[in-house]
Amino acid sequence: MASAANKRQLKVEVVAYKRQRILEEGSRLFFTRGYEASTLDMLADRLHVTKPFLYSYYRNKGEILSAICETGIRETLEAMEAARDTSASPRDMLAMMVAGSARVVIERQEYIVVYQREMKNLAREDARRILNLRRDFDHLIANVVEDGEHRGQFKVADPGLAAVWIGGLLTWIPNWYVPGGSRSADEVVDHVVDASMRLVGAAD
Amino acid sequence: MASAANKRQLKVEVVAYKRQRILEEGSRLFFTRGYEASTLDMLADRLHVTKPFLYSYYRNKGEILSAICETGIRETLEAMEAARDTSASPRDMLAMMVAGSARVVIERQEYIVVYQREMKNLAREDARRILNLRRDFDHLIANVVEDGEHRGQFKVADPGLAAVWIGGLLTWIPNWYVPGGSRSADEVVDHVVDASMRLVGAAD
DNA sequence: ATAAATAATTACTAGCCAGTAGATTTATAA
DNA sequence: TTATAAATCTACTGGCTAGTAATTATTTAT
Repeated sequence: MASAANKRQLKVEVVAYKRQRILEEGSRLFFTRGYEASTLDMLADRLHVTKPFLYSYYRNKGEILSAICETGIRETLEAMEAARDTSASPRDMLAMMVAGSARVVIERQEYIVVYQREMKNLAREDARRILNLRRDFDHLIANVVEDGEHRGQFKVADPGLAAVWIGGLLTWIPNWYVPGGSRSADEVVDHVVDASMRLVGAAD
Repeated sequence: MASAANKRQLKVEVVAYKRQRILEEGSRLFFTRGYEASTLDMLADRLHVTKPFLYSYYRNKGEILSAICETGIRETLEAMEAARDTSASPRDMLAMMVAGSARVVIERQEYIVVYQREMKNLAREDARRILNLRRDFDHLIANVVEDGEHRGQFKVADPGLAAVWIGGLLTWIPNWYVPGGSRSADEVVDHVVDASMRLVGAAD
C-alpha cells in the first residue's frame, strides 16, 4: 500500500504534469491563433477544464506565455550545452551543436515560433530572463566559431556575426519546414549543418 | 491661379500622403507594441487626429495591417526585380539582389518585422495575396541560384533551399541590427552579401 | 464514517476597444 | 456672400475577455 510520502510524491508529479499539459496545449493554441487572439477559455476548453483551473497553476496569462518561451529557448540551449561538454574538435562540435538544436527546433516548432513571435508580450522581468538565455545561446556558438577560427578550421571575419547568422538559420526553420512534407526531419538537420559549415568557411 | 484640374490632382496627392502617414506611424506603433496591443486611438493620437479619421482612409484595422505588410514585402521585391532586370552574371546579380533587398530591410525595419510577426492576423484573402509576393521573392532568388549553379558559378545541392536560407538571413537582420549601433548599414549589407555567397558556394 | 483540506466549477464583473451615427467644422463653387 | 459638399470630430455602444468570489465536488486523514 502507498505510504503517505509516496502519495505526496505522486501529487507533486501530477501537478507538474498538469502544468506541462497546459504549456503543450497553450503553445499549440498560441502558435496557430497568436497569443493575444487566444483566450484562456479556449485553452481551458482544449484541456477539458475551466478557466479558473488554469489560474490555480499559473498566476495569469502572461506567466503561461513566459513558461512557453522559456521552455523553447532552454531546451535548445541544453542541446547545445550537451555538445559543448564534449571533447570534439571545433568543427565537429559546431556540427553537433547545430544538429542538436535543429532537432529541438523541429520537435518544438510551436514553442520556438511562439517564443520568437510573442516575446514582446512578456513582462519586463520575464523578457530579461529569457533574453539572457538567448545570449548564452549566441555565446555558445560564438565561442566554438572563434575557437575553430584560431585553430584554422574555420575562416570567418567576425565570429560573433557568424554566430548570429547560424542562430538565424535555426530560428528560420519553422518558417518553411512542414512536418510530414517532402523533406524529412533528418534531411533538414543535415542541410542546416551544411549551411552552418559554409557560413563559417569550414573546409570541405 | 490653380485650375480646377490642378486642385483635383493636388487633392489626390494629399489623400495618398495621408494614407502613407497612417502606415508610417502604424508600422512604428505595431512594431513596438504589437498589432493587437495597439489601439486605433493610440495611432490616431500619434497623428494628432481622431479614430474616425482613420476609418475614412482605411476600411478597418486589418486593412492598415495588410497595407503595412504589403509595403514591406513589395519594396524588397522591387529591389530584387531591379537587380534581375540587369545583364549581370548570376554571381553579380545575386550580390546585387541581396544588397538591394538588405538595404530595404534595414530602411524599413518596422515594416518587415510587422510583416513577419503579424501575418497571422491578416484576413484570409490579404494573407494569400501577400504570401504570393513572398513566393515571387523566393523564386527570384531560386532562379538566380539555379542559373549560377548551371553555369558553374555556384555549388549547391538544392537551389530552392539555398534561396530559403538567403531569405532567412535577410529577414533575420532586424533581430540583431541596431540602427546607430556599432555596425553601419553598409557593413551589414556587405556581411549579408558575403554570407549569401558562402551559402551558395560561390568561389572566392 | 466523517471532518478537514484540496481541487475544480459556476457565475459573475470591470474595463477595454473596434467600429459607427450624427453633429460640426472647413473647403469649394456659384 | 451663400449654398453645397467634403473632411473631421464628439459621443456613444456592443461585444468580448482577463481575472475573481463564492460554491460545489472530491480527496485525504482520523
